[in-house]
Amino acid sequence: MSVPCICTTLRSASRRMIAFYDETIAPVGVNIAQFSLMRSIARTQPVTLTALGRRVELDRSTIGRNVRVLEKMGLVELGRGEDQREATVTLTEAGHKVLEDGAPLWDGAQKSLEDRLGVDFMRQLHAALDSL
Amino acid sequence: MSVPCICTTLRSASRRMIAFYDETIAPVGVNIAQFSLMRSIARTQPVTLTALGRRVELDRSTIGRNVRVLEKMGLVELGRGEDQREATVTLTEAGHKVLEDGAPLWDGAQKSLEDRLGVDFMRQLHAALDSL
DNA sequence: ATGGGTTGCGGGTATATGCCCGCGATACGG
DNA sequence: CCGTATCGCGGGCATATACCCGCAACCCAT
Repeated sequence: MSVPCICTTLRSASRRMIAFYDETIAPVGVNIAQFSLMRSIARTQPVTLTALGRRVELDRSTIGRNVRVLEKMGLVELGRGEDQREATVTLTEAGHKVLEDGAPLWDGAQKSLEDRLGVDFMRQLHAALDSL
Repeated sequence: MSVPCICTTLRSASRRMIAFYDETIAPVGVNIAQFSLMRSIARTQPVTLTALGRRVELDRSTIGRNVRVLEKMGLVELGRGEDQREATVTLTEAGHKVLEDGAPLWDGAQKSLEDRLGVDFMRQLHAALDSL
């Protein structure tokens, strides 16, 4: 047992971190997955489901479902692209507000982690995870 | 944006790693979450759902459902503890066989990662993730 | 223009995961 | 010994995620 299974460790750490960020971002009414997805949408809206999926490395069907939840919450709007097959997503006013209100909360979480772990450590960890 | 969001990075890395291990372990018919859970069961069987959940840091209800899937697959058996409230889990013969057959596959994945990333790096990453 | 290949989606199916509620079993104080 | 508090579960509800199938739209070469 030289090195414990990195996958198990990673899954576990991921669950803990998700719980932490979910709690942090909860006041604005979304979870971290939704908040993160909305940020991605904001960056290039309107964007098609497939394009979005490719960018965030999620299955297109996953994007479709997650986006529909956001739509039901009134945070995004779905439309059609020029290509009639394409479904496009755009943030609503409410969606933008969630991003604005959530930003400081997110920053707070980030800061709290940096204080606890150190910026250098965070950077290294980040780079390490990206290399996986 | 000094440090990118560690949570997003972590979730992403986790998904990639899960996909990698799922593929690796697939030949024995389970996914990495199931394999990992079965390993935990093997270590202290018979074990109650609550005890198992505490050990692997998963919600009890999650454990219950996941274990039921394993039961349907014939890999574990559910029973009652002395305390009539308790539900206990035990690996079946088939379950043990899956662990045996899967072990070399898992080791292979581990080895492949070590070759690519280096043992030291893996150890550090592991320690870092545990500290989160 | 037309038929075949490609692309984008929606829906079905399945697992993983968490929270909450209610029920039955157990433990404990009076 | 009984009533109350606690504990362990199952089931309901919701999200995240992946894969597969089939349909409709689009693109291209003949």
